[in-house]
Amino acid sequence: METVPVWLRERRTGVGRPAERSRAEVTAAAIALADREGLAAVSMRRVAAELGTGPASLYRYVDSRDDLLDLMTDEMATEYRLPEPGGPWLPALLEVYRQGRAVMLRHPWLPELLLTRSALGPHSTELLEHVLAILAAHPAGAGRKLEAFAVMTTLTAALTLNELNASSGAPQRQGAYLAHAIAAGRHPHLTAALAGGPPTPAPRFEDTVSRVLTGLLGE
Amino acid sequence: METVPVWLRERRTGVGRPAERSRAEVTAAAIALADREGLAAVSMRRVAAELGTGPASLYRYVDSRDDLLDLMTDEMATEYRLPEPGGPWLPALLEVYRQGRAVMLRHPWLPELLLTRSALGPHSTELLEHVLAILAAHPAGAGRKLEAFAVMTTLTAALTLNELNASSGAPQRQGAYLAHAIAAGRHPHLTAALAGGPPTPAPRFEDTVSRVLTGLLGE
DNA sequence: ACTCTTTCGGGAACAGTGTTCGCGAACAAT
DNA sequence: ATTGTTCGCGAACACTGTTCCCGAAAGAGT
Repeated sequence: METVPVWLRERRTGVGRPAERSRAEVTAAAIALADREGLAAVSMRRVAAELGTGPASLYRYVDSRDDLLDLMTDEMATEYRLPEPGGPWLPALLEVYRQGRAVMLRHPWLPELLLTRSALGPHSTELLEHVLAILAAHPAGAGRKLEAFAVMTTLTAALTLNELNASSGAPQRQGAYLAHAIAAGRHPHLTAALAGGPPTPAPRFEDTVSRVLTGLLGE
Repeated sequence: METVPVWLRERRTGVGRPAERSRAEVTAAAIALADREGLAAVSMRRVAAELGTGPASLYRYVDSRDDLLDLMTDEMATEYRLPEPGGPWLPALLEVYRQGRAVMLRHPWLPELLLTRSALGPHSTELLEHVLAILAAHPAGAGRKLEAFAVMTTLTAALTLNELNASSGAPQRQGAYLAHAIAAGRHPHLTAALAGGPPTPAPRFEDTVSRVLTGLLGE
């Protein structure tokens, strides 16, 4: 029962044969592979091949595939370019999540990882610290602020995942059954909602985010 | 490229040798197995063993494991016991997601499936119809209502998943690094937020949900 | 210069996975 | 009884994450 997260499991250096690669290198290779061929392609063998080594070598840098996924996720938090906290909190937080969406669009495998595992690494912690700084003057309690951070991460991932699914082949799969359900005629409200072809103007990302933010943190 | 969802791929009956089992039976076996041993235990071989057959037989009822997971997910929508729509929308929706959480606590494998795949089957569609009925008098556009449904499903799943992880061995994993980050001293706001031991009173599920709901749908 | 100790690299193997093939059996219709 | 069609499913294929283990490589101590 290993309860220590990856980031606290540093190897001691200076003794024995030096490593030919680094944890960062392995992470970068996995990210490149995921960007190119999707998360399903990130197997230990494929990542190893990416680095020109055998699969067993990766276990010198990472304890398991799950560890590697956590490292990939946390690494994404380095792509934010955030201005110094200051000014009203709402536009500042909006900028944070706008950038979050941009990162996820660049790395389409990210939302799934963010939604299914809840690993807080060093870089994600930096991001949390930044959000808390933005909210420093906000009167809400610490519990509500932490909750807002968690909910907004989830919300951003969920909205972006929807966007990504919509722009790939998925709508046929999803829409096919809905069309059938409407044709069957037993869903009056659904029929009414989808009357005008596609789901009618989908709300803009920033619009939804700022609505939920004001809901979570008040005014 | 098969874009037709499972639910529209019914087999024709009355010709040839009759099937010994049914799609519903296979789904039920998979659900029972997932309830008992978790989602990872739901392999084609284990499900087949549950039914006393060989793994290849399952492919008479289901095109792939993904199909089976979609069937399991949609089946969960039958566990809702919802009152007739009527009255103010907020408490009515709150009841929907309170029940959603209850279903997920009963079937701890559900959140992960809801978060990673977005399959709308017959029973989920019934639930969507119910939510739209609750919102029938609401002035928001159809796009916003549909988005609210998608977002709330995801959010409920994410929150419940967090709850489930927190009540198992996971909090150590998450808390361990946070403690380390605070000890390092470079995160003043984070340190302040976590000053009083645990994250201060964690907001209740219904509280969070109703805040997000009013954010999404106004009022 | 030599050993000692420690770590790294990675081939081979294990236990498992999803899925396909193909054949014999079982039924409905003719 | 024959034909058409479906079902059951053993066997096999190409993968997966992970562990074992051994030889190689480097620094430390003498």
